[in-house]
Amino acid sequence: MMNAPASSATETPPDTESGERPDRLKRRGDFLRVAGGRRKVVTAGFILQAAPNPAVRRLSPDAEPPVPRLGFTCSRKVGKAVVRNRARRRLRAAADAIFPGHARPGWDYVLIGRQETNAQAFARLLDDLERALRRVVEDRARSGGRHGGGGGRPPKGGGKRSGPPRRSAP
RNA sequence: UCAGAUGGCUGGAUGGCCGCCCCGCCGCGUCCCCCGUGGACCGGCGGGGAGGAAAGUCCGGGCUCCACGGAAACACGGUGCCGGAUAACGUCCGGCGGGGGCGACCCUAGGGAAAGUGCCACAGAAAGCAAACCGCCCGUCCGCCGGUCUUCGGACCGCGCCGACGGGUAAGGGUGAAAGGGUGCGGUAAGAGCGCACCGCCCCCCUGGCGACAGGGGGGGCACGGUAAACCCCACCGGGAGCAAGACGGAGUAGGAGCGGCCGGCCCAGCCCUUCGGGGCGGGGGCCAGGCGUGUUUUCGCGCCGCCGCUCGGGUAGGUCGCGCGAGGCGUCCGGCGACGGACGUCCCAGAUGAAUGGCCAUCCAUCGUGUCCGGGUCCGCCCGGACGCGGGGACAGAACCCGGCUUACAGGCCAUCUGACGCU
RNA sequence: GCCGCCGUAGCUCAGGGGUAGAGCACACCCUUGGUAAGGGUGGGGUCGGGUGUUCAAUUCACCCCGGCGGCA
Repeated sequence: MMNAPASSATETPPDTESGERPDRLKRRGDFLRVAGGRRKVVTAGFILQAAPNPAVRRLSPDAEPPVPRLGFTCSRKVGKAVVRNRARRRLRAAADAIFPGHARPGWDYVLIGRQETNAQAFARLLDDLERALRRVVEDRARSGGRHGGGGGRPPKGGGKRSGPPRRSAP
């Protein structure tokens, strides 16, 4: 369990919390650890899990926390290979737009594709992901009631908002 | 024009914003070291980036490791008309036989049932080797009926009837998927290839063809039912595993350790005890035996190895290579009916590994639904064509070592050749 | 990547060429004051789908679909 790749990426960008693209989780063990963290938010288009990066504890307290890390999972329940790949790509595109600026450094995230992922409007995925990133790391003192799914608008009815990509890289 | 057959091609286009993977070049850029024509990162520029099925994993190969000495026999699996193509094939091409269609054309697991075994339910007399039920016919006998004669006891006669026995027969009845060649005429006591004609079958010969086979002639009254995608026989083919193969380097608490129980022999190292005679322990090593593996067995060769239980500990799709010049793509010409082969020229064209090749949007195009208008037709139900508006809407599907096939999925579009029907000239 | 097994009534399963069956469940009847148990009667099947072999296919062959499992 070397933490060399994480540390090498941290020192290059001097700025912290926003950062750029998160590192990818690729080991099965990482996925199991994040799933075991019991922090998850369910939305219509995806499930978001989160857990603190265990490498943080080995660093000195005043060191820079590593950039957030992210992994994707689409099981066979989502569909055949074409459907799974498309679901993962849409989630990755959404994460590229939302994670810089909203993901917390020193945390690991896992995005799980669902059968409804490809049916959701992309703008809805962006909104849900931004809200889920806030909720997944907040204190779990309150009971795990239903998330704010009361909006309940049919995904097709989304207005034709022009200009969804509003991120601009500095 | 309509209907159809076959073969082939294609598998949305353009643009905008933001991204991904690989390769190459560049940089007063940052870092690392065994200081260089080095490596990693960052930035810029340029190039490339899913399919006809990438799928199912049903076959055939390349490649890699194991067994590689072999073999023989036995198994097991596969293939199965003939000739060719090919690296090879269960694939493809060209033919043959059989079946279907008016035709273009399509389908065809198509060796052997007189080597043997099994099965053929129900029905039926009988389901395989010849027989036999009901019938039909002949003969004998008993009885009845009718007739003739009579010495009244009976005798004789009958396309006559019933029954029994002996014999002939397989046409008819009926069952079945299938019943001992079929149809017709003759023939007969009744019948029957019993005889004859045609068709079918078997055997022999001739001709053509490399061959499957085809054509012709002669002979035989005809004997051999089906099933081999039942066992089987014959011929041919097949060593096993698979890139998670395999190779390299690194780390390492790994290649196991401990305890207990059990199991062959001999020898040696070693350890312990010793009264110096010796005794005990002894998978640490060797030999034999034994076990396991090499598909099975045998001769023989090779490799590996104590067994069981409990406890403890670690690893198990981490890195690099394999991994992209190949039975390669494209074009022209030549040979071949064709599959395909040859020559020349030209091109370098995906290499990911929680897995890149994309996300979002706009316009156009193919196309579908619906509405309005115009033109034409009308059997007044509507139909055809065009324009415009609105809405829907991109088929099947994602490389995972690589090729050749097969199979399966697929919105639509295009091209070529051919067939049939109708109309016109 | 390679390999194997399964699919039959609502559920669990037999049947391996000729009539599709068992147990539980379901419906009705008997029994009981009533229920359960018990007894009796009955309904319910494209045998996962297709093509073929055969006189005849749930069974045999091939191709698909779905599910489960194993190895490295």
